[in-house]
Amino acid sequence: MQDHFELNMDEYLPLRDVVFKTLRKAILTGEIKPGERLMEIHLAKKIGVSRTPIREAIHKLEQEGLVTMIPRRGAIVAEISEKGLRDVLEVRRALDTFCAELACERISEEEKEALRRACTDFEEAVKTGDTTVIAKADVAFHDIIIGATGNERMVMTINNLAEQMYRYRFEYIKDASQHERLIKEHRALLDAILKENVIGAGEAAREHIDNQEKSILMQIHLDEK
Amino acid sequence: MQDHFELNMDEYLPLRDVVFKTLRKAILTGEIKPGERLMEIHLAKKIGVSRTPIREAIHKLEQEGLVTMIPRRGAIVAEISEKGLRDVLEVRRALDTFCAELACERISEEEKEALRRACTDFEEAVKTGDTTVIAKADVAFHDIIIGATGNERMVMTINNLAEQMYRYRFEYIKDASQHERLIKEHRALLDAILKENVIGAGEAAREHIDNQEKSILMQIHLDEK
DNA sequence: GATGATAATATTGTATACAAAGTACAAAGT
DNA sequence: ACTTTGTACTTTGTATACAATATTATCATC
Repeated sequence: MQDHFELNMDEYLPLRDVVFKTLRKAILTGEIKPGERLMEIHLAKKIGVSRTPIREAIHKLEQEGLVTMIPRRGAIVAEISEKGLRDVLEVRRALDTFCAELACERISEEEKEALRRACTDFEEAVKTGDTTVIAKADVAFHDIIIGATGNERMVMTINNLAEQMYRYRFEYIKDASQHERLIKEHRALLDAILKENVIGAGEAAREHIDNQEKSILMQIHLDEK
Repeated sequence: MQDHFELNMDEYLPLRDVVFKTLRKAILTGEIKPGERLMEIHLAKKIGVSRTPIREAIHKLEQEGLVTMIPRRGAIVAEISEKGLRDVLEVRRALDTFCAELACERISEEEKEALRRACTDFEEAVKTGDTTVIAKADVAFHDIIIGATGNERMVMTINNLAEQMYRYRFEYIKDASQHERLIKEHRALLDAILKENVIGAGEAAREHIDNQEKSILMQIHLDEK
């Protein structure tokens, strides 16, 4: 009757999920570039599994919008146009604003505490200068707000939208000139939510996304030049 | 140089998509009930294809949230809880409101005309009393508004959410006592958008969803009794 | 009769084989 | 030189075979 085994259960992960994660990461980090074809046999050999898990992973990527499929031609990594990006951000603006407002009404004391901590964690993360750490801290902060709505569908929906932006997010978080602004905006959002100031929280969230949009679009235009 | 061939191209549809549509319909109409298992070999025999397209279709259903998968156990038709339904409607409330507001600012003259027509079409549809016709007309009306935002991601996101509700939607549109109210609300929404009255359109959309929620939840509670 | 071990069965996960369609390239005709 | 057609090759779509695991049934033991 020992229970100190930590019962790892050695979490079994289907190969399709392993492949999915592998490919997703490769796309998000730009290792595989937009427009590039994903060929099953090729990938199967490279990763060392059969075509079946590859196919299933590619289909998942399609549903996530990271690749587009052409019948009998296979999959290519999705180009995300500026219009596409604006569209994603427009939907997120509506949802993030709403989340901030809802969070004011529904957030628990524990979540308030967690949010406070996440906010300072983010500030610490910025100090490290490590992009990955900063990005994670940022996601953590926002996840608490979204989670505080208690709406799981909202979490799923926003995650799906976020997926579409990760490729750019990373670039934009790398830009150190944005960091102070990010900290300020997070604090404003934190304050409003702690005070349960619905209007203020909504506005802070909207502004946060607006600035993000400006920043990302600027990045894209720089890349293009 | 004839171009009157109509070149049907006999649109090829992969079996996985055929199976997907078949299963989806079966789930949405209640032919397969929540909690029921979807077993690959059984379905393959029943539909008359191999397991491969069945698997792929089931994975698509999972992504759409219509089934939930348990590793090494397969898929079961997703139970949608009352909480889950409320969550979906809460997200839709935020998005539909936003869409109505955006539509005011972006709708073209052609779309205005289409919307007017869709509104009267809906009224005609109600007169027929045919649930399927009514449901289609209702979808058409709302699709124009969502489409008028010019935001494709918005269309995708809302479609995804709508998917989750179709099972209940049908029940609630069957309820004839709601029809007059629906017509009134559609007219209010139409008027506000035609006048490009942003506030009014948002309110009308919100109220429309609110009433829908009340009605559907009532239905569910009736079913449970 | 209840319980636990073990075998039988059912079902998913993965790999491979085959079919069909699409693509590219070369040879033949103009 | 250019177009057209045919053929070889690539790649996806589908079917099936095999492996691993979970479920169920059976039987022995207490």
